[in-house]
Amino acid sequence: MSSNKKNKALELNPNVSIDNIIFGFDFDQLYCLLIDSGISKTTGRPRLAVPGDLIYDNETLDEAAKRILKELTGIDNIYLEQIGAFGDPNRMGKESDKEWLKSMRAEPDARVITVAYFSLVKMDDFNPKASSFAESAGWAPINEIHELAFDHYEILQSAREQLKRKIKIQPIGFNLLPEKFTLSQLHKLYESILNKPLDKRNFRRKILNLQILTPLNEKQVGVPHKPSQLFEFNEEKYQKLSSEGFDNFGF
Amino acid sequence: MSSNKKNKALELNPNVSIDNIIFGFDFDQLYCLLIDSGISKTTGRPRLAVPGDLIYDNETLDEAAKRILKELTGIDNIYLEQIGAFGDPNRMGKESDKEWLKSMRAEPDARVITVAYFSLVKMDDFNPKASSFAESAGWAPINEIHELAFDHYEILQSAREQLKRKIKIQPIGFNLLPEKFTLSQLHKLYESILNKPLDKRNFRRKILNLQILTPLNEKQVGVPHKPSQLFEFNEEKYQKLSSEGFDNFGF
DNA sequence: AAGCTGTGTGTCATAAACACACTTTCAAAT
DNA sequence: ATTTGAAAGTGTGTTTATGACACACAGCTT
Repeated sequence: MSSNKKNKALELNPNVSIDNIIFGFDFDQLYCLLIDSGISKTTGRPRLAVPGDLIYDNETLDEAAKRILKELTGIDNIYLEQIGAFGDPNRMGKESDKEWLKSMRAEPDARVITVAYFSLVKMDDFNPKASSFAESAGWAPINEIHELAFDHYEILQSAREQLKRKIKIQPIGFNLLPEKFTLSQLHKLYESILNKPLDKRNFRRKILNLQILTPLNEKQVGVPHKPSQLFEFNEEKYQKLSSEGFDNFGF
Repeated sequence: MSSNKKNKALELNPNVSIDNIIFGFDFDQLYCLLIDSGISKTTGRPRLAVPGDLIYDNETLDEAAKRILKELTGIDNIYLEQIGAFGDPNRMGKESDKEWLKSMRAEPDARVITVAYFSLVKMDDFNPKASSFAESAGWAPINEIHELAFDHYEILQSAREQLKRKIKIQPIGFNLLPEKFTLSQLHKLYESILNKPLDKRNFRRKILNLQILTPLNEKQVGVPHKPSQLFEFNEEKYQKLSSEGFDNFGF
């Protein structure tokens, strides 16, 4: 039992894990970062999962989530939010999960409660192909994910719900975009997250009325159509707005 | 380590607990059910906490939360919602907490992650004075709670936030009221939860427009003023409304 | 009968939501 | 050089929801 030993600092807690739904956006659709742990002997298919790990006994849950993200992608300083705890006693009951646990865990039969997080990253910040560590990790379009290890599919759905709810009341979407972006890109992002079309003119009017975008003296280049105005998110204005009691984007 | 033994069914998991913020409403203000574990030797003051317990290895988190509520109050079939996991390694670090852990827990030094829930009960359903088991439990007005054991105060604040958020998008408030209630009582409930005054006429208009209240052919009796019309919540209409895509109370 | 307490009601001004179509700008193809 | 395709950008009228606001009445108590 981990908690009986003296040196807690380096010890994994065999009963609690973190799983992290990592969202990305490529100006067209939402993606989720998945780990491929190889072809399962029991199903014959790749075993896809969300990045996660047991926690250490000396770290907070938030710290563990950050650590996992850092270890996998090298990215620091990321938007991170807890979704909640998932603890069905049978959440690791699939044959392919047991197979994996036996090969990876010191106590494969331990009951593990997982605390799920989601994070938002700029997709440019992590190119799985270029990462030596994470050659088995990759971005999967969210709408093409149908089956995941453990209860990760369920967790992914909760993450989408929470993101949908949150984007309506805080401008966290900017974490998914590069510094400079166009209104169309932002528009597409909101449509992807809310999973429904939004009227272009109404969207632009609302987002501009918020006054949290700074138009830049720059336009897109090299596009085969009228180049679009670039904007950046104005953190200052947003902070001011927030503290004055603003609380709703109202999409 | 619990998970190494054979019979999981009866075993407490020493690393994961549930804490349950139980809300009540007396037509005047919000209450929270607290347990008094006695005068602390270290602080000399009563040690107040939210009901909670370690989980058993064969129960889901939701089941554990229900069990705890049932064991304490005898109440079944209650509105229950997860708030999230709280896992600061020092969350049980106060002297009075350690004192209590030593006397109550098989592994007082184990790191415990807690999964917090909140539930909504009709106050009439549980009178602590009448319960033999829970003589140390009692309803505390929410605004008079300033200090609690462990991280329970922080959890309580999260619970209030979540309730505030939730009541705006689902009519869960009815779980805090008796079957029959007046609009003024409902009004006061919303004000208590949202912690701000709401205009009476606007409130009545909005709530009635939702069409989820059935006026009864009954009035208050025995009140020293004009008796008020009684209403009941119409679950059916609400279900219909929900499935048609209704999603906002908009207070 | 006077006083108290909480009930119950309507309007108006403003803001937000919604529906809707055409012109502009650029690159690429011919 | 001209055409073509593709997305950018822009305004208005209608409908609906919201927020601010005040007073008369019913029933009980003394």
